Amino acid sequence: MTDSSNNKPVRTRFAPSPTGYVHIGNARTELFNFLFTRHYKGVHVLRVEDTDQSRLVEGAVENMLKVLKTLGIEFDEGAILNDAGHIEERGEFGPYTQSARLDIYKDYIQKLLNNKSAYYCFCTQERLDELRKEQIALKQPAMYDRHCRNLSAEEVASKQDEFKAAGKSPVVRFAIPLEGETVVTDLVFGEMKYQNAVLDDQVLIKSDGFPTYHFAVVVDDHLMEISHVIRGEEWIPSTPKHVLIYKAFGWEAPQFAHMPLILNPDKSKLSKRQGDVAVEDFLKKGYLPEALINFMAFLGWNPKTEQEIFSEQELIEHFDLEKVNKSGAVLDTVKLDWMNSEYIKAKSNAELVELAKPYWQAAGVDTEKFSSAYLEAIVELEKARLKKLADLPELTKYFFNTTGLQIDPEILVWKKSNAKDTHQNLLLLQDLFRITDDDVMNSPEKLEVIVKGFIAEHELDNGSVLWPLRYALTGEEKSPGPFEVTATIFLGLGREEVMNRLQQAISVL
RNA sequence: GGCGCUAUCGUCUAACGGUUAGGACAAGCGGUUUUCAUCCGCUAAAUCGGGGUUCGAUUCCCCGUAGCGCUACCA
Repeated sequence: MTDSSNNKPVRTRFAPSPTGYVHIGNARTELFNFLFTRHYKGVHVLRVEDTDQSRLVEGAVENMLKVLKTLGIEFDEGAILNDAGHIEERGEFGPYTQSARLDIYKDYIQKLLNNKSAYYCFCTQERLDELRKEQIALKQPAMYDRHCRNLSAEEVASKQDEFKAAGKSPVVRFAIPLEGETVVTDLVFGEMKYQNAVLDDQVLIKSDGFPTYHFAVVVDDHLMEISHVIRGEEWIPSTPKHVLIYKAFGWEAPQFAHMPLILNPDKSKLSKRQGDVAVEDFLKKGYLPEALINFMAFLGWNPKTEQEIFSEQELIEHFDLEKVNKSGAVLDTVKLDWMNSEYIKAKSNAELVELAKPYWQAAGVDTEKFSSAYLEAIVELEKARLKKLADLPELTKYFFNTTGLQIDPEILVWKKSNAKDTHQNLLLLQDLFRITDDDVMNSPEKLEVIVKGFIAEHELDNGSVLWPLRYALTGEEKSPGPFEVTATIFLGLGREEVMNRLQQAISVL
């Protein structure tokens, strides 16, 4: 299928450099990329940009792809994950890893060299550093002074020999047109004009023989027939250079769409130090993939309706580059919490138990010891106040610990009651629970009828009975209701445990 | 320093050039409730400043201001 703005079939790519984790900003850009592609039933390609050999991280690509996969983002072509969880190349435009495409770049740089769009540069790092220092001191724009741009053929040849003898290689720079302007048309930012005179003669091939991003991205996007380049806003300033490279080759450039930045609360570009930035971190804390996707989609994009909860399918249906806005968006984890809690509430108890198990186990709970009916009942009670899965063990610890409940007599006594009455009420409760039928003990509703009847019969206050009951069973000032808690503990730990907890409370008074 | 981008409640964001500037999160208040939470109701909260264009600018143009991004043989 084609996008209305262009007649080529939609082919997009995600082009990570394997340097570590999945930054949430990249994930959001990639999400938009993915939604756009699926919306237009295009092909989504994964290309590995490992041209910076000094920053490679082992296993980074696998890790990134796994994280994206758990978010529901998958690829059709390129270096993709196979069923065994390993990288495997698929597609006819390979290789899809840039370090395996060195010969290709060599061929293409020669074309640029031949038509004088590129030139060898023999300047040393020292000269470049010095130059920059001077320019900054003189408050001049810091850019290459094109020292090697007009070297004669003889000069180039002799320098070449010199370098070869020393076992070095010169870099190749792009010869930016000295005059005129370059217009970049962006699907979200519109038209941007640049005077060619302010553009730097970018290095295309580094001295280690690897291409720079700027060169590889143009060659590969062209060769892989990418129709839309969807990337982060930080690439805007280098886009005119890319456009000029396409022009130097005589190629038609793809459509560009830059996505607004994701910001820290202080509006700077999202970074570590100010909180989590890796998708893995959010996943680890128990944010649901569906919630994460939904939340990220709304950072910089809006369907222009009042609906806020969107499934991935709905996002695909509604997503449109035209609805992406230009200004950066602050990542508000408070709203993420809210959205996550909405998704948690929508889960069935059985699903939630499965999701919760790893968190309970990490907290030392042997989940195999408890019935699934019990675990589901627990989850049902905590659903309403759960923001993220990682909070669950702390919230539910009294359902698993049969010892170690700390009962503070000060707290045990309801504020409008006294120790003596509380002691009395707990004893009465014990008597009541000793003889209450199992099916009543198992049901919060039936239990409520019985206990309330008992309160009325003894002419007591609700609070003077219910507060100590709940506190005695949980050891917590804040928790779900007393009938629910009692019935649940009865279900999982038995009448004996209920009686013990009441006894323990009685004993501190 | 140069180049570029952006600008609506605290935050995410709506609003064919004409609306009492809407929604959501957060906040506050109230109801339900023994507690917390859920749920329900209500309240407060914004068009960066200045010029144009126009009968009429949040919206279009210009200037300013602020913020951010880029300015590597990193991506």
